[in-house]
Amino acid sequence: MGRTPCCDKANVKKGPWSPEEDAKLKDFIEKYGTGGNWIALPQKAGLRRCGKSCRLRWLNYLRPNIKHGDFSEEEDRIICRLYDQIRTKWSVIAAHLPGRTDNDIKNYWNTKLKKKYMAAVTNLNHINMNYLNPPSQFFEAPQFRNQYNSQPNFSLFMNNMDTLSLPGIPQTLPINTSHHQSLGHYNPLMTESRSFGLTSHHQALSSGSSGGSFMSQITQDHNMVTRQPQTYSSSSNNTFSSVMQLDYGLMGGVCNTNSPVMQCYDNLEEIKPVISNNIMNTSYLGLDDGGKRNYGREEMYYPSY
DNA sequence: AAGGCCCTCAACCGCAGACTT
DNA sequence: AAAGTCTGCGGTTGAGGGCCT
Repeated sequence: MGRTPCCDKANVKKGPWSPEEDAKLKDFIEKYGTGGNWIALPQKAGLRRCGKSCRLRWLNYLRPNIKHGDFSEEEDRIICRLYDQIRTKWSVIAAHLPGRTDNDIKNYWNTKLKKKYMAAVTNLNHINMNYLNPPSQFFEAPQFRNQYNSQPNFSLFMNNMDTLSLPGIPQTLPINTSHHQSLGHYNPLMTESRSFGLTSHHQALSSGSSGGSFMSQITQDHNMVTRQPQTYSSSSNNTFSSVMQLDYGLMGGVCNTNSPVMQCYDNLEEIKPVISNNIMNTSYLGLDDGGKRNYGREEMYYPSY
């Protein structure tokens, strides 16, 4: 037994809408509204269309304040960030972009943005692999044992937003707190960007620092950490660069230094060797307790994805 | 010029859940 | 409570246009 059809398929027109049909639908809805019943609407409006088709045409094309055409970089960022958090909930994503429809965003994602996003994830995964598998002598490094007295405070900073395709950075991160070292549902892009900035270990290991450390928040909250960029030194919003700035600010706080060094790079290729070659020479560990804690490799937290 | 291929995007389809009877 | 109906959503399709050979 199948579903009752919503309309008489045989007497219903399909395919692209003509300007006349558009005008009829628009006029009718502007005069009488939808009446809360799309199924009955086409007959009342004198249209040989399925109610669902009318609804879609109105919502995606005819209703006022619909924005068509190119998406801005800011919109790209918002879409990527939300996709990162909620995946294909297009209607929810559309609610964050005034004038854009879920259909528009979905099409845009599937045809263009997805490629940029995937490229960014692939690149950053590569970097992450280098970073998260440091050479064994890394753990014997003097600054690991006593980094408090040797803190170059070297932070990596990415200038060129295009190179990274601008995946957005979420402000709210779901965190698995059962093992604070293992961020089971940690947001991949967030993780990558943090690792990229050589700060995730830094922050993970900073639990003994004064109250504002990221790790303290992780362990205090039940399962969510809400990041508030403005708390730190970020001047712009949730862009990649602002997170770097944020982490940089946090690092300064944790390490209690007045003049951390920020190194700038313009592209991804340039920065990859820096991460893998200089990993020994940076104070990315950021042990705020002067290395008194015996942090081992297993105590670092690793993103899982 | 013609055919093939690819991309874009409007529109459709079917499902799930909400709502109504 | 159950069955029927409607709405909203995400996935998919296919027409049309542009580009390439």
